[in-house]
Amino acid sequence: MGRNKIVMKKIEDPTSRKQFYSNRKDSIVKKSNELAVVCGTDVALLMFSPAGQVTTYSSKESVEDIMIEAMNKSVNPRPIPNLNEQLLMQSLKQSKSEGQMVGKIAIAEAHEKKLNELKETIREAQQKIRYCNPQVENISSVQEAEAYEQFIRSNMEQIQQSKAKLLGVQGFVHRNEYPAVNTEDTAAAGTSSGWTF
Amino acid sequence: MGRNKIVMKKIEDPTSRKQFYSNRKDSIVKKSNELAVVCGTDVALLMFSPAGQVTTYSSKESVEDIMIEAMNKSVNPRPIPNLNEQLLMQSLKQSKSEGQMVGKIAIAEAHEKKLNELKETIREAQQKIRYCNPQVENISSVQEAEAYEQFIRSNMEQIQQSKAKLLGVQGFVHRNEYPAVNTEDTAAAGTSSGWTF
DNA sequence: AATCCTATATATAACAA
DNA sequence: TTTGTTATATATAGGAT
Repeated sequence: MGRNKIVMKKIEDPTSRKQFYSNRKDSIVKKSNELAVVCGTDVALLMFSPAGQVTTYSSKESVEDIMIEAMNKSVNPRPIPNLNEQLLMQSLKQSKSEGQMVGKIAIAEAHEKKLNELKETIREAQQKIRYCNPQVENISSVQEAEAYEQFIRSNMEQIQQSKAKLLGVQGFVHRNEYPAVNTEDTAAAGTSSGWTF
Repeated sequence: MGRNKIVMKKIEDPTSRKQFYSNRKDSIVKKSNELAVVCGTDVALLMFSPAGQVTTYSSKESVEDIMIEAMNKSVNPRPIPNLNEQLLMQSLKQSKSEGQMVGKIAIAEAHEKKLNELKETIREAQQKIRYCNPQVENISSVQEAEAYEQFIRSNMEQIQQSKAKLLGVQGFVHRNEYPAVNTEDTAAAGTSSGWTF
């Protein structure tokens, strides 16, 4: 939408990229909320800004809770399905309508071409995923499992630490400052617009 | 978009609701992907259909990993911000432009009216949140920490299971079947559209 | 249920102030 | 930087098939 079509490629100019993110972020949150309200279902959304700031949306419970809910639903081989079949579908549909404008022969050609492009894209994506993220179902050696185990363990430690820290704080609710918490939230303060109704 | 405006209220007719979900789901996934690609950032999305089926999208890693990333970023008072300030902003903007079409006096009136409506909506939403989700700021962090801890623990179990399985299998690499694994993945097959490239 | 069509509603890219 | 405007691109609701 807008004067020009969007190109599915990373914007290199940092300013434009930031601008783009700002706009799209809001509208995705808006649409997610519409979906949740109108369908009466749960939706959770997590986005990082180009600067690394996190924005989240969740229909009612916390993002974590919705995720746990999802985890419980899929107690199967692959924890949570990931691949973008939806996008494929979408792209195929699009290629279809574009093709119709050109003629029957063009359709076939366009389809084949796009399909091949898609195949390649998917292939690359899958490789990338495998490389960056050793999924549980793909683990083939004990070493890998142990590496991942260790990773999770460190995560667990972090969580427990922050939990402990929080629990420690609970007894001193009246304090204005937390005892020894990293108060590096000044940077994050920009997210909330400070609404005071 | 479409012949009529959307009303921000749950659709009661199950068929329409399902239809609505289908359409919107795809486009939200599409937009999320656009954001991730064009900005080169991570996005994770989790949605439940009216029937309870989970749909997820994640830019590269798994949804879980993106969440972990987000958790690490916000090791602060409130783990992950939740409230929909974005939506407020959005709605306010909208009310503003609509008002301009009517004239200066109308603007003021429209603004005030919408603002009041919004205030009310927010008030209700906040109550709802408090009621459904009694996580007062201080306590909430601990609860979330625990929820997350649980989540990680289940991950850990999965890893350890697969590790154990691997240890058991390594001596019998030539077997085609694992000793006694639950092969209950037939149920999950419905989620993926079964693409076979 | 899926697909196509069409009128509208929305979203937004490029500018402008 | 933010906000407003405008021209276009997209997304869809409701029908038709």
